[in-house]
Formats: sequence, structure tokens, C-alpha cells
Amino acid sequence: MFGKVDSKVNFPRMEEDILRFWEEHDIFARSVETRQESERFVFYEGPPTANGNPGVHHVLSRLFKDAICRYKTMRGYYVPRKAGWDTHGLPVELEVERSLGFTSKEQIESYGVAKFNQRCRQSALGYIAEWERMTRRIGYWLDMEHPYITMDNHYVESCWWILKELWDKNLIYQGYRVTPHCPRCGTSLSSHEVALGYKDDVEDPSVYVKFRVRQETMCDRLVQLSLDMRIPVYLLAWTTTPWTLPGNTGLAVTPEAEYSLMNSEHEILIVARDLLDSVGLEGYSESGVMRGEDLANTRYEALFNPHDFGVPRLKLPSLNLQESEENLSYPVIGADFVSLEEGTGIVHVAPAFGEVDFDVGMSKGLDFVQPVDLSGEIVGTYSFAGKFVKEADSFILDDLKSRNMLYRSARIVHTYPFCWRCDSPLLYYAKRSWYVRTTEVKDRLLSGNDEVNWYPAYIKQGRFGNWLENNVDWAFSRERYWGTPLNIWRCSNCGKYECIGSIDQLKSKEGLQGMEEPLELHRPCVDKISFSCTECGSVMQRVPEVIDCWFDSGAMPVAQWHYPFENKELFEKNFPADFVCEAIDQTRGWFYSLHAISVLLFDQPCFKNVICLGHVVDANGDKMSKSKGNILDPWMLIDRYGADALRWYMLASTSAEDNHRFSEKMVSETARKFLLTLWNVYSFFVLYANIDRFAPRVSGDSDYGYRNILDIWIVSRLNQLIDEVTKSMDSYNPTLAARQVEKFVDVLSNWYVRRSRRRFWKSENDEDKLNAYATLYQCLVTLSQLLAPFTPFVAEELYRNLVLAFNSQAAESVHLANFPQADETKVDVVLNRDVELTMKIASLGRAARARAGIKVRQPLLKAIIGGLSEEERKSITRLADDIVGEINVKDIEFSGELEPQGLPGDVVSRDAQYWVAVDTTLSPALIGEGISREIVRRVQNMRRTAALDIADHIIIYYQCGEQLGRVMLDFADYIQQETLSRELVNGYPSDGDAHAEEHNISGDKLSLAIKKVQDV
RNA sequence: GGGCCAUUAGCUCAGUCGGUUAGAGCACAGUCCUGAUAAGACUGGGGUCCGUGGUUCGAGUCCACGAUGGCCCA
Repeated sequence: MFGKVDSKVNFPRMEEDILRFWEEHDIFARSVETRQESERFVFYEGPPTANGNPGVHHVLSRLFKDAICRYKTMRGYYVPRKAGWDTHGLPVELEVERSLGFTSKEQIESYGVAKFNQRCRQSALGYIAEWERMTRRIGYWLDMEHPYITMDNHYVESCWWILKELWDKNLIYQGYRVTPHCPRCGTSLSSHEVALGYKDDVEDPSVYVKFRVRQETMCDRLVQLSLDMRIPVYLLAWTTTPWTLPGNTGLAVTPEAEYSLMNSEHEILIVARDLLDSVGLEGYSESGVMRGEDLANTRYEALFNPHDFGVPRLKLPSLNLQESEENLSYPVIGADFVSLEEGTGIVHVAPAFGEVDFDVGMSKGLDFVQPVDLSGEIVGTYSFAGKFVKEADSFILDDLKSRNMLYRSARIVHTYPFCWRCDSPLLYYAKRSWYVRTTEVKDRLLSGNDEVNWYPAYIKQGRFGNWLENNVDWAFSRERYWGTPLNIWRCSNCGKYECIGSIDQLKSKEGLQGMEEPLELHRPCVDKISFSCTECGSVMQRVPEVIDCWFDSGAMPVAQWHYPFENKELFEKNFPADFVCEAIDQTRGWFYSLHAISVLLFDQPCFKNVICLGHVVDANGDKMSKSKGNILDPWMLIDRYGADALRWYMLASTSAEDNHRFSEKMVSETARKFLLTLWNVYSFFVLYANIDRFAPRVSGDSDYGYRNILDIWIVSRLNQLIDEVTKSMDSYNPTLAARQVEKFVDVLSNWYVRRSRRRFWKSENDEDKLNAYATLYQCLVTLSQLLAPFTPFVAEELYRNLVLAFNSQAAESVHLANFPQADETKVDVVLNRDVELTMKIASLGRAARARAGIKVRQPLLKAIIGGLSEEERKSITRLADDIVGEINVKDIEFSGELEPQGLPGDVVSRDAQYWVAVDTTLSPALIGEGISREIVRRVQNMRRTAALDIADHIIIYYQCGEQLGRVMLDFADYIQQETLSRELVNGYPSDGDAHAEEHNISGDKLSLAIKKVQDV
């Protein structure tokens, strides 16, 4: 006997039971370890950042990873799955800062870096626990007992080794470059972090500033054009960041462009001719035109002389300090980046801010003036000193206005980047940073990418390829606290740098001091360690930076094994990965850091196949965010619908790469549509199989020699399905696979079971019935295996109940079983097509009946089918029973005519190719048969109302007129058989133990009563 | 400003190589079927296949330009 199955299933509760079973019997570990000798399928887990609870979008990528890994396991591969946790970085620090109420780095310093980092560690550990809970519940199988954790000493040491390798290859350098800087967090942001924080509707000043031209530096042409030397000549420049003006050390023009001299009574303004209209110079008239190259080398008076405000002036590229100069002037330079689309065609250059500005400063040898500190406050003795830059804007403008250096001031709305974490406006700020020279291996980054299979394929040459094409060196240092400490020490005397690649190397240094045991490879512990300089013998101290946490995660192929310090063999066996999977934002994140580090170290890519997922969005297609309040809690969905429902929705509803629209309603619909249909087929099977004491063969094979065509067909479809699912999964397309399964379950339920119902219900235990059970059994067992990677819980439930009840030798879990193999010889494509055609004809026939207004329960004489080809006609004759049964006609005829002839339109239904007509002639015999079916239906409803068991036998009592009485007699056998009735008694039951109802059939009264027969 | 992706029924999505009347599910209405079904069937309403141009005998599909949205980069 199979275990009793309730048709009303509580999936969440069932899943909890399955989870307990898995854990008690260690199924996951066994599913991996029993395949230890097989070919390896290497999977890398992209470590989630442990700084928040997992949301639906995290669940999505975990499910795709799980489905592929479970599939490969069932296909016989050895698929170890090591969990990983990303525990470092600004996100973690911010979480702690928030809990402590901190808003600046000073507060962290005075709180104490040791205590602060301890809190970061605790915070990460807390979230890891939460992630483990979610991972377990959704059925994501992952070895969480042996995870890699980026904050562990071993992990950090491997990162050190990598950096030392790169250092030895001369791929690490310290550059003075402009980086997006968050003044609150006090650190640079990587480009992908910046990308997270762009806002499109930022209001900023839009100001036109006048720079007075030094008369003695004017070229002849300008002297000539500025006729009246008594009025001043100004270069007009446009900016949206007035706070950068104190850092101005140059103006750039396009050499080939034309510039107009615009006269008023008091002054001459120089503006690009193309931009006159957009600048709007009312009251000015053009007194001359000159080329940009004529302006180059002209000098203008410094807007703010740094020497007057106690700010040093340095010379690029040497950065040598410059002497104080009273009448300071800066040059006009020709450059190719000057826009003639907006502004004035004259660009204000401040090398301390802005990447382009710095680069041109380096190449043209401009001055470098930095009037802003790293917290974004103006330094020096300006009247607006001490103010935050954005706040200083208006004071700077007032100052310029009072000196008549401001032509016009307005406001504009544009796009500007903000810190994705703390929302502070980012400042482009020139400072020292450590770089990995990724541009050195750019060609190999690109060619390595060619070897990777991307799903979807367009990412390879598209987003990821473009990103690699535009590769710039990786600024990987961070001026923060909680991260892998940068393993570079600097001599306080001679400035020599040394990179330390291991703990042993560090311990062996001469003059080692400050090493505490146990050694903790974090700040401030590592900061205290010093040793002697090999050059001059002075003390070497570690540089203050930590490294970008993206570097940590990209190091995982190496660092998860503490390679090369141990596990050499493990590393080699697990490199490169066969498969990784994350959302599309990781093209610039983890996918890149993995790829870059792998190519830098080993000159080869480190993953062969990658699924790139779209984002999870809400039902309206909007991104989920706390501020919008459209976040869905995965726990709520799991508690209500179960993990399988969530899994199936995520895997089946939307292609992996598209945005995944998400709402509670969609999850519940999916659960109903698919899981309940499957469950109903399953509970139907178990209910009847138990009544008939069906015992499956241990092999599970349904081939009993004799076959009903329905059996042959569904087995054909089943083998086709196995083939389809295998191919879809092998090409990393779980969505397609899931949809194929969904289609199969639909036809299994709504054609195979529907058409076979009577075979299960008939009283004889004949061969046909046995075959029906065996076939449905085979379908359900195979489905449980096909579904195991997708809906592992319900698959397990089906498998264990169906298989283990009769086969104690079988694997005790579906996840220990092998994936089904398609038997190609059983696939009959012609039959598959014919059944499709049968469904089509049945559908047309039902439509024709509906048009004619005759209930399906009323049998008709015949249906005429047209539009079939000769071949189809021959082929489909073997399925005539199904057509006859579905349309409820006594016979079918085929017509060679393309159009129905001489038949009223309301009995014909057609599509583009086929037509079906029904003969609506009703004989008394047919009417009687229709009535008998009507009676059966009413009795069946009464059985339900009386809450009788499906197998209970009854006695039917009836009272009626002559016509119905005749039907009762004529169709007595049929009625009794259908309703499990021992007797048809014309009269009332003698006792009150019966269930009685009054009926009306086509105007005739019928009194019915049923009574359960006690002796079975 | 640049790149990638998407846009098909009220909603979620299919739509193969360019070829018959563009489909399915959900939702809505009516009818039917049913002792597995919380299901199913039939009918109906509901379509500017984002827009404009082009290629073609023929375009949802190919090309160009544009719009909107998402993501990425500036």
C-alpha cells in the first residue's frame, strides 16, 4: 500500500518534514559524497555580503544555482558546493556605524578601531546565521559547515599571497589619480559603487564665471580685436561646481573652434561662437572672431590666489611646492575635450578635482591647488573656509559677485553621483591610491572572455565585453577599517615599500616588533607590526589602507582553500569552475573581480559557464527598495505557499536573464496551477491504486506487453520530456526545462488521466487496468526525478511514497537517485502529433455542440470531421475512441470536403484547417441515454452530499413518472455500475437512514434516495 | 551623453527560418463537464504586436531612426 495522500495538501508543513528527513539522514552530504569518484562539476558560490537579511532577489540566484547543481549531481557528477560569506567592506562598517550612531571616521577612531572591527565581525556573524536559516529553508543545498569566510585569517593570508604575486610581477603601483570620493565615509568608491548612486534630478548651480585676461599676454590678434584697451577682456567659463573654482589653475579651449569677442560698454567677453545663443548675451555685440589656438598661451588672473589663503600651490607632474607669487596668473590651453554643445566652449580646469582636469594638468604641467580636505570641507583662510563644499557654493558666488567676476548664476537639474550607502554627494578628488595594473593584461582579459559560455550569450560581447574593452586599472585600496589589510609596508625613513606575502614571511622579518599572538590579520592588530628596512634599517610600518572587498570575493577560487599554503590538490581540482551564476549587476562586480584576478594570476579565465540573471522587480516592474515599500519578504511567501511554490515560480515564470516580476499573487497562482495539478494526479493515483491494491514492479517499468494507445502515447511523451529537459538543462536553461515539465503535467492530467479515468474505475482488475496503473506510476516516479532539481520537496514526497513502499533497495531519497534517461525507442513523434490533433478535433467538436446548444451529457449520433489529410485520417483512426468519448457521439465520419456541405452553421465549428460538425438528430434511444447520464450525475452528487466514501456501495430508491421509470429500467446496469449501486428500488426506503432529494429532469419529477450498504 | 536589454490582450508571458485568421495562462462574463481536481472544457468581450520610415510578393519577426522602461557606464 502507498501512504494515504490527502488531496488537500499543506505544502509548507510537508516541506518542514522533508527538511527534517534530509538532515536526519544526511541526504545532502551523501548526495555529494557518493559521487566522489565521478567526474567533477565545479561550482563557485558567489559570497553574499553579510550585512543584511536575505531578500527575494537573493533567493532567486540561490535557486538557479541549486537547480543546476542538483541536476548535475543527479546526472552523476561529483558536485561539492562550498558556501561562502563576504564579510568585509564598507557595507558592514556602515551597518555598525549606524548602530553606534556614528557619522564620521573621527568617531570610529576615537571609539577605537579594535572595538569597531570587533563589532563588524559580530555583525557579519549575525547575518550569516540569518542567511543560513534562509538557505536551509528554501532547499538550497550548500556545504555551510565548511564555508569560506573572507574575514578568516587563512582567507586574508591567501589574498596577501595574491597581492604579493602581483607585486612581484610589477602589477601594483601607487597612483595619484582622481577618484570618486565620499566625504562622509572618507574613502574612494569603486566605479560600480559610484554607479549605484547616480541621481537624475539633482539641482545644482549653473554659473558663468569671468576670468580676466592679462593684457600683456594677449596675442597680437587679440590685441587687435579688443580695440579699446581701457575696458577689460574676460574669458567666460561655465561650471556647475563653484566650489571647485578655488582650485582652478587653467582654462581649456578647442583650438579649431571659433571664439567671439562680445562687447558691451564696460567689458569684452570671450565665448565660443557656436554657443552664443545658449549663453544669451543680450546687450552685447560681436566685435570680432578668433580661433581657439590664438587664445592658447594667453594667461589670465587667478580667481583665487592660493597664496593669499594659505593653500599650497604645487606643480604637476612633479608636485613640487611653488613659491608664493603675488600677481598669479594661469594659462589658457588647447584641449580636445572641450564641449561645443553646452557651456561657453571655455572649460574651467581644476586638476585637484575631475579626472580629465588632472590628466590635462599632468600633460600640460599645470599648477595643482587643493583647497578641500577629505571630509569635503574648504581649508585655508577663505571667507568660506570650514564649510562643506556644497554649502560653500553660495558664499563663493557672493564673493565673485562682489568682485564683478560673475556673469550669470542660475540653477539646473542634472545627473550627479551620490554615495550609494550614505547619500553624501561624491566629490571627484585627486589623491593617492593603490592600483592593480589590469590594463597590462587587457588583451588576455578579452581573449579569456571568449572562452566563457555566457547565458544569455549576448552578455559576452555586449555588457561584459564592452566593460573589458574599456578596462582601466583597478583602484583597489580603501581608506577604511574593516577589510583585508593591504600587505604593504613602508619605510618611515627612506620611503621604500615592501609587500609581505605570508604570515611566515612577516614573522621572519628582521627587527620584527608589535606582533601579538594570536595574530589577527586585521586592523589595528596588523598596524602595530613593524620591522626593519632592508635598505636603511629604519622602521617599516604598514600603509594605512585596507583592500576593496570585491578583491576579496574575486580571490575566492584561491582563498577558499587557503591556497597555496595548503590544499594545493584541492585547489587544482577545483579550478577553473564549470559554473557560476549571479545577477547581471555582477558583470562589473564579482564576475569581473573573479575574471581579473584569475587572468592576472594564472593567465586564464576561471569559469566556463555563467548564468547571468535579471533583477527581481515588483509587480509593476519597479525595482524593489525599502524606500518604495515594495519589498517582499521571502519568509512570508514561504510560510504561506512553501519553498517549492517560490522555487517553481522563479524558475519557470520568467527567462533567467529578464527582470523577474514578483508579487504574492503570482506565486500563489503558480502554486495552484502547477503544484496542485501535479498533486491531484498523484493523490488520484494513490487513492485508486490503494483501492485496487496495485503493486508496481520494482523496476518501475510500465511495459507489460499489451498496451492501450493512451499508455503508448504518454510514455512516448514522457521520454520526449526527459530528452527535452536534459537538453534544456545541459544548455543552462532551467526555465525552458520547467516549462516543458509544466506542459507535460498539463497533458498528463487533462488528457491522459481524463481519458483513462474509466480504466481506473472499472470493476474488473484486468490487464488494461493494470497497464493504466503501471503507466501512470511510471509517469509520476519519473516526474519526481525530473522535478527534483526544481521542486526538491514535493519531488521527494512523491518519490519516497511511490518508490520506497515497494522497493526497499531503491535509493532512499530522490536526490540520491539518478536523473532519468530517455528511451528514444519509446518516442513516437507521429503518435504525439496525432494526439495533439485529436485534442484539437475534440475541442472543435465540443465547440460545435455548444453552438448547437446541446449538453455534452446528451449523446449524439455522429460527428463529421473535415480538413484532414489522407495520412492524418488514417493515422488518427486509432484514436477514434477518444474523439467519440470527448464529443460524446456514437460514431465519427471523415469528410473529404474542405468545407462542410449542406449543414447548418450552428452545428459546425472550424479553425484555419479543420472543421467538425455534429449531427443533432435525437432518437428516443439517445434521449433515454442522455437522461440516464443525468440521473447518474445526480446520484453521484448525492453520494458526495451524503459524505459517502468513494468505494461505498449503495442502494438507490426512486419514485418517478413513466418516462423516467423506463430509463431507470433500460439503463439499470449502467446506472448501478456508475454509482456502485447494488439495487435500484422503485419506492421509498423503509427507514430514515437514507439520503433523499427531489429532482427535476427535463420537467419530470424524480424522487431519489440513497442508502449505504453496510456489509462490504 | 554612450552601451546592453526589453516593449505582443486588463495582468504575466510564448511566438521557430520572414509566410494561413498572432497564441497560452490569469482575470471578467455566460454555458458546459466532473466521484481525482482548489481542477477542466467551450464561447465571448478584450490587440495601433511601442511609434515612424525602409527592405520584401509578404514584417510581430529583418534594417534605420525615435519613444518609454530597466540595467550598466560617463
